[in-house]
Amino acid sequence: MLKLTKKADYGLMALKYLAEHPETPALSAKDIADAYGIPAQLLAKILQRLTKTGLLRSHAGMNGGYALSRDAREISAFEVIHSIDGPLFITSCTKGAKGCDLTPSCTIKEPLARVNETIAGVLKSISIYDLADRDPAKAAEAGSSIGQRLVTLTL
Amino acid sequence: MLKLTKKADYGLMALKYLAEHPETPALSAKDIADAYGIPAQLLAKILQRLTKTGLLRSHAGMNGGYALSRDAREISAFEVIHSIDGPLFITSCTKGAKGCDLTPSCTIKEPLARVNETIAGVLKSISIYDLADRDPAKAAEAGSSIGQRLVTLTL
DNA sequence: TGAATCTCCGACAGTTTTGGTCGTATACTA
DNA sequence: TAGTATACGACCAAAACTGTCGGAGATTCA
Repeated sequence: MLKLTKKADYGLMALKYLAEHPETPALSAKDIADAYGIPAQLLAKILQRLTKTGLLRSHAGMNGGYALSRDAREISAFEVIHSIDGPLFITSCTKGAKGCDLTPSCTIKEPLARVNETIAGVLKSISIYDLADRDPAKAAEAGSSIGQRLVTLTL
Repeated sequence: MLKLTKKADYGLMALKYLAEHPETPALSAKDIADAYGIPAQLLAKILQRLTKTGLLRSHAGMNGGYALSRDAREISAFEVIHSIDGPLFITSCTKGAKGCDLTPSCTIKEPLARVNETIAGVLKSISIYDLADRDPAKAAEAGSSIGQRLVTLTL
C-alpha cells in the first residue's frame, strides 16, 4: 500500500522521457506511449492534465506534441503526483470542513499530518532531472544526484 | 493519493487507544470500536490480523480482549501499516520476479525506490507512544516527542 | 481548400480494491 | 452450562482505478 497510481507513474515516466530529449521541440503522446509501451490514449489524458496545471506546454497540429514548460530541474516529483492524483494526504479522512465525522476520533491525524509533510518534502526535493537517465556511474559521482543527497527534516 | 487505507487508520487508532489505557488488562474490539464510532466487526478483523503478526496479544472469553504485546514505544507505525496493508511500495509495479512487464520501461523505479525507503524510515521512527494522547503542551516540551524530533536520512 | 496529424474533452465500461456485514466455530470464565 | 469474546471465512456493495471510444477543435502542409 501507500503506492502511487499507475497514472502518476506514467506521468513521471513521460516527463522523464521529455527531460531526456531536450533537443526535440515537442513529442506527441503517441511517441512517448510507444517508447514505454503504455496505452497512448491514457497517457494523452495524463499529459493533458499536466498541461492544465502548467507543467507542460502543448502544441496541436502536425509535428505538435508536448514539451516541458520549465527546466527539468525546476519540476519536482511532488508537482507531478499532485497534478495527477490530487492532494496528497496520508490520513484517509480528507480534512474537509470539520475534519472527521467522528468528532474526537482522529487524534491520530495530528501527528500523521507531520509525516505527511515529511513525505511531501521528500517528494518536493526530487526533480524530474534527478529521475532522468544519466548513466548510474555518473549519477553516483555527481554531487547533486540522488544517492548522495542528505535530507534533514524535523518531524 | 498516497493515502493509507481506513483499515490502517483504524488499526493505528486502536493501538493508540490501547496505549492510552495501559492499566486495563485487555480491551474488547467492541470497546475500542465504540470509543471511536467505527464498525466493531471490521475493527475485530483488523485486530485479529495485528494479533497474528504479533503486535497484539488476544484473550478470549469474558473480560477478554486485546492488549499490546510490547511497550507502545517499541511498536512503530510502520509495523502497523505493514501488518494491515501489506508491503509498502510507492512504485505501482510491484517488483515481482522480473520487475515490470515492459522491460526497460521503469527506469523511474530505481530512484523512487529510495523515496520509498525514506518514507518507510519516517514511519519506522514513529511509535504508537508518539501517537498517544498526551496533552499538546506536554508533548511540545518533551524532548522525545514528535514536533522536536529531527530526522536525517540519505536519499 | 482540404487532408493529415495532433491535442482536447467528456462519457463510459471492466476490473480491482476497499469497506463493511453475516454466520458460525471456538475459547475462556464464572 | 450460560455468557462473553475472539477467530475465520464467505459474501456483498460501493468506490476507485485503468483503459477505451467518439467527437470537436487546432495546426501544418500540399
